[in-house]
Amino acid sequence: MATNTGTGWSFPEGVKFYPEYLTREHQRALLEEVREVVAAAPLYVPVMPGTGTPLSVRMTNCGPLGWVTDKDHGYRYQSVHPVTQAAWPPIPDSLIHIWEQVTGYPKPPDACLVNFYTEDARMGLHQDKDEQALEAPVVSVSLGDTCLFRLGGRRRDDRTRSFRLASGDVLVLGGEGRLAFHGVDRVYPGTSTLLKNGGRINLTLRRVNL
DNA sequence: TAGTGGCT
DNA sequence: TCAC
Repeated sequence: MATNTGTGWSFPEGVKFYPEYLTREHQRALLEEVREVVAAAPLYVPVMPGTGTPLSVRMTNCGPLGWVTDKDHGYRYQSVHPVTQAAWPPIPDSLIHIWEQVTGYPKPPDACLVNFYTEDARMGLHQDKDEQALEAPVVSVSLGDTCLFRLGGRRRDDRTRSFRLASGDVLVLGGEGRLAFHGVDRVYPGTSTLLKNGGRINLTLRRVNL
C-alpha cells in the first residue's frame, strides 16, 4: 500500500515520512551529540571511486561500521575513520531509540552516516545498496536547513518526486522503497536557526551486517 | 555513476 | 539525458 501524497504520485510501499518527528528540544540535544561525534571523528571530504572527484558533502560516521568512499577502493563499510584510522565513536542512544520507534527491526543499526551539507552541497541520485541486510530499512534524520529531496523508484529512470525535508523530519526507506533512487537537489540557506552557521546535517541509520 | 559539463 |  503506497502512501498517497496528493500530487498524483505515491511513495513506494515501505516508505514512511514523519514530518516534525523531533521536537526542537530533541533536535538541540541530538545536535549536541552529533557535535561530540564530529569531535571524535572529524568531517572529511569523500571522493568518487576511479576519478577521485570530490563529493560536495562533508562526511563522518558513528557506529561499529561507517560508509566510506575513496579513489582506489570505492564504496564500502569499514570500522575505522579513513583519515585518523580510529574506530568510529558509538551511535548516540537517542538515534538507536528513533530507529526502534520507526522501524521495529529486531537488530539495532550498525552504521550511522553523518553528512554535512553547506548551501551549495548536493547529492546525486543514487541507491543505498552497499549493505548486506537489504531487508532492513534505512532511516534518515534531518537537522538544520531544509533541503529539496528527490525520491524515485528502483530503476534510475523511474519517475521521481521532489519534496522538502526540514529539521526534525524523519524518513524511512523500507520495503519496496529500500532500493529507491534518491538524492538531494538543493539546500535552502537560512531556513533553520538550529545550526548557528547554517547548513544541513543528515543522519542515516543503517543495518549493514545480517 | 553517492559527479558533472556540455550539447541538443 | 548523454558521455565521460
